[in-house]
Amino acid sequence: MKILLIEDDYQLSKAIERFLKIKKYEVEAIDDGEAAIDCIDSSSYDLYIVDINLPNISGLDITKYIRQKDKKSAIIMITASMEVDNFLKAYEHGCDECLKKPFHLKELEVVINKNMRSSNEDIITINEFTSYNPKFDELSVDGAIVNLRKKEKRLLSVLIKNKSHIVKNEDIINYVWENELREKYPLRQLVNELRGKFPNAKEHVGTSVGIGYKIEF
Amino acid sequence: MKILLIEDDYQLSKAIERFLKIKKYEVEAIDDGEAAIDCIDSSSYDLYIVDINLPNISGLDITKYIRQKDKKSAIIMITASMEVDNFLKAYEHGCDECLKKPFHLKELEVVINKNMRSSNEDIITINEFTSYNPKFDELSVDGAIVNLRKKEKRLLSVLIKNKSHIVKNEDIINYVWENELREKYPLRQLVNELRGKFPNAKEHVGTSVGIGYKIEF
DNA sequence: GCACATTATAACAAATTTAATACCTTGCGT
DNA sequence: ACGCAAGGTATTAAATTTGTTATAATGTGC
Repeated sequence: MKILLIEDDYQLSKAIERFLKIKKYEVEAIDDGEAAIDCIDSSSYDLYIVDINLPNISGLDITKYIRQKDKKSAIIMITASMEVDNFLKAYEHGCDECLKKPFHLKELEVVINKNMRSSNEDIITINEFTSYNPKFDELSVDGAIVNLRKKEKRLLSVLIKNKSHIVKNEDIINYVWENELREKYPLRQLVNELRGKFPNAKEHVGTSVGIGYKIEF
Repeated sequence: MKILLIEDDYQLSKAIERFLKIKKYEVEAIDDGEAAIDCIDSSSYDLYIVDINLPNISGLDITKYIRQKDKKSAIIMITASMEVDNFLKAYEHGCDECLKKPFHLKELEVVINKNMRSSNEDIITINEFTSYNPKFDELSVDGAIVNLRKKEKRLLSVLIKNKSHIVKNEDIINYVWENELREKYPLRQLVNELRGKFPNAKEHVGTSVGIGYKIEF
């Protein structure tokens, strides 16, 4: 569980870092906006803690930048009590939680636990033999990774993202064939291929005639 | 959108109530724990705002009580800045968000909006067994999604869009058969099919002889 | 350019949805 | 009570959509 901490107050940053490391989190602490952008670009984190007041770039802009790159991970912003407008803007910029100064480190811990959503969605179990790793779009049967082709991966991915709900043919096509324009799209054949890739797939991948497909497990 | 506000500080309670009513929420304000329990028992709310410090019963106990009865709706607790332990306990007792005093009413609004989203998946309850998800046009009976055919979906969709109002045969036909031109349209048969798809449908889907159909729930 | 993997196209069988038909039921006016 | 009009229901047929397989085309790395 990797956390990126962006905080320029040395005292506070050290305190948070030390506390989180005791709690067994992997923490990277950065005190400057520019450097933060580098980290965000070159690595991926499960959670971000961002102080709204930073020397170079505003914490709000960083939050926006993170959210644009990473829709999934949670962002916790640290704000000063008085700045009501910042509190409002923080949510608009895509943060998940605002922690007003002063706060107790235990409060931070509670808020982190509350927002660690990725921890429960690591590997998805489809059935007795089959599992799926959404992080890498990898399908495993009996522990071995199945060789999924590009379009098969995209198809499986969009179905799992909408697990238990029908995905309209049109939406699947847009997702799988992104911006390839053609007369007809061999979606039927692709579904057929995917169904051949893991045991009992036909029971999991259902058809809605005239509408689309869905996956269930 | 119905909110139960449990706050004994008259000034604060009135301020919140007035503010939320301006924002078009339906608010019920209670200043006492015992009375709150009555409300919780006899009515249902989409969101609860609970002050942790209350005269008779602790706000924590009320939160626990609410959560036991209603797993879905969000609970926002109002805590004093100093009480770190209460902050931690609040989450343990099942609250979704803690708002530390003092807070601006706009902050409250942001927090309400944030937590309405998660609890309110805008699923429509048709009857004891049946619900409808307008986002996906999906009908569920006893928790399982019913396989509605394309035209059945269209029919149900247009009826629900005009819930409690008669939709003229012509309008239904235009909606269901979009741009298919034919001599006669088997609307009667289609209505009949739909009525067979969920329990007590015949009581919900009514006929207006010579005019059209309507759904009620 | 050659093997190989991947994707598209085509054709037909199978399944499902939808329409047509016929007949039954209900409500209403006379 | 009768007849008529409109809606309800079951059955069957037609039309549409999908599943499946084979083959052609395309792309990719060597």
